Formats: sequence, C-alpha cells, structure tokens
Amino acid sequence: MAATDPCELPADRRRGSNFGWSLGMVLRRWQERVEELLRDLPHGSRGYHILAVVVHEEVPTQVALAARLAIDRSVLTYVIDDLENAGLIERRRAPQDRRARRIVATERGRQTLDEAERRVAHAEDHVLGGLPEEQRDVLRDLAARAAEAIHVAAPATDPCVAVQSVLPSADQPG
Amino acid sequence: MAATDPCELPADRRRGSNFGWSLGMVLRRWQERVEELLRDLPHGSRGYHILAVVVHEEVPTQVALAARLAIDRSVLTYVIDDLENAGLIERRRAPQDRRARRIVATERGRQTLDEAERRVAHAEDHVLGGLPEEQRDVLRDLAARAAEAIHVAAPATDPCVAVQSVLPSADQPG
DNA sequence: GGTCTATCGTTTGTCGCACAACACTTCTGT
DNA sequence: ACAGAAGTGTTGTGCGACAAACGATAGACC
Repeated sequence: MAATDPCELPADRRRGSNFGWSLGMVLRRWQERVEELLRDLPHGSRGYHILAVVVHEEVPTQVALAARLAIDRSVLTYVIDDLENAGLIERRRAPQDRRARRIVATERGRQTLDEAERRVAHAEDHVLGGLPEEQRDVLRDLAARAAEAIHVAAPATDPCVAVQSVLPSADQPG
Repeated sequence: MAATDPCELPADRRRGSNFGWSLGMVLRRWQERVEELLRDLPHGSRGYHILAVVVHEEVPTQVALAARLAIDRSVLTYVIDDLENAGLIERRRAPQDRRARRIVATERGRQTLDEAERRVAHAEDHVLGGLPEEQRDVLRDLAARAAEAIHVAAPATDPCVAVQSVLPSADQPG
C-alpha cells in the first residue's frame, strides 16, 4: 500500500500528531484574535467570511453563498441582516428570479473588507508566530488546498463501512 | 520588513488563503469522521483527546489534564464520568493529596485507544485525501507545531492595542 | 390558464456546548 | 483550631448550529 501505516510509528510521533486537537487549538486562537480585531464587524469571523466572498466573488444567490461557505442557509439570514444594517452589503431582488436575493457589497463594505483583511493577515502572522515565516505560508497553503478538496468532494457522509465498536469485546479484561 | 504583506498579493491569492475558513473546514470534516468512527467512545473526539493524554502521558490531576488539553475543568468532569463508566479509565484519589484525583487508564482503555488511534489515523488520511501523502505529513507536522507554540504561549489574551473600528469613518460614502 | 412541485429565503424551536458562579472537600500555614 | 487556598463537582445561563415548517415565487405539465 502507498500509505504509511501510522501504527508503525513510534508512540511519540503519534502522540504529537493529534491533528484534530492541533487544528482546534490554532482555529480557536485564530478566532479569538479575529473576533477581537473585527469587533465592529457584525458576527465577527462569520461576517468576515461572508463579506469576503460577497466582495471577491459574485455569488448569485444566498443559497449559492451558503454552499460556497459550507454553512447553513438559515445562518446567512441573520448575518446578512446585520451586515446590511451596517451598510456593508445590500440585498437586491434578482430581476430574473424574484425569489432570489442577490447580495452585493457596498463601497463601504469593500473598504471595510480591505481593512479587515489587512488586520486578519496581521493576526494570522501573530497566531502562527511559533512557525518561521516560510512555514506559515506552507501551512496556509496546505490548509487551503485540503479544505478546497474537502469542499468539492462535499457529500460529507460517505457510508463507507458499517461502523464497529472501538471498544474491545466483552471477554477482554477491563 | 521580514513579513510579506498579504495585501500586496493578487486578490486570487488572498481569497484562497482564507485561513480561518480552511481550518474550520478541515476540522469540521475531521470531527465528523472521528465522531462516526468512535461512536462508542463517550463524547467522541473529546473523549478521544482525553483518553489519549491519559494513556500517553501521566498527568497528575484533572486540573493539569484540563490545562494540557486547553479545555475547561468543568468539561472534564462529565467526560471523565462517562469514560469511567465505560471502564476505560479510573479515578483514584491521589494518596498524597486527597482532593486530587489521579486519572489512570485501564487495560481496556489502553486497548481502546490503540484501536481508536488506528481508526483516526485512517480517517485523517481520508480527510486529507486532497493532498499527496507527503504533504499530509507536512500539514500535520506544521499544525502540531503551531498549536504547541500557541499552547505554551498560552496567556490567550494579549491586550496588545486598543482596538479601533474596522468600519470606515462616518464621512465615507456608503 | 390552472395546478402542482421545486426552490429561495425567513422564522421558529430544539439541542448541545462553553463558560461562569457556587458548593464541597481537603490541604497548608499559623 | 482556624483561615485561606486549591481540586473537584454541580448548576444555570447564554450562544450557536441545525432541522423543520412556512410563505413567496418560478417552472413544468396538462
């Protein structure tokens, strides 16, 4: 098989590679920092992600926006409400389909995102301060590509196998 | 300056580097998989992290355990309850300080963790399937080191500067 | 044209989790 | 013995994610 079997690695190697924990740790800190820096942006990092997509990509509908960000439709409703109230984006009825709303950024929204991106970039460098410059970019890049791959292969639930218990069978000593 | 200014990168580059979103995406999928595979392990990935530390490191008290995992003490209480009920770990009063509980893994707990780690490693390769083998290891490694650095520099709240608004000042056109 | 179904957006309710606050036990120092 | 500190457990509260139901509109089919 092509894959290295992690079970053959020494325990130290495996213990250090608590990938889920590491991700959680970095993400939590990232969010802390970002929430702090973007205090005025409605819904913090959430609003930031949404605003970024709205500005950089012209996503036709809210549903498409939700799909793009892999978040629930119903979340978009209130976040967009607040971004709109802050004058950063506008809801426009799509002329060809009056059910759909086209979300467009205002000039103010674009300016805000620009400033926000500057700050977030700065915060990221801070969060990843434990890594040398070069490796930060590698990490960002790898994370982005992994995430992208996950996103396009979206089906999420791959019913690969019937799941057995992790626990050893009952006849084993406790 | 040593740091590359991300604002100078072309928009496409910056858009792709939505680091927080990427982390969230990968983490969410990782958790989905792990929860699925470790269905029988109390509290899924949470229980997994805790069990792993209990088995691999001999952490003296619950407080130390919480600090090691950077989670709240009060979470430990009920997760440990359930891990104990599942016969995977034991709470023992520390002989020299009867306030403290020493958490030790049972043989069954060790076996369970061993199997769980096998599965998690497999799931990780699946989650990171979008990356070639080699880069998966790089990502794991970088994430681990970034997380470790964050963890040791724990103070979390670094009141570096008074935070200004991200929003442009009021005289800007909307 | 009229009806029927699917889609878009919004609203509401439920669930789980993080965190704070309080209570209890035990240790330490005087 | 007493006061205060530290380890643990319990309870309550608030927030965010997600599912389900609802109204509005579009498109297909007769």
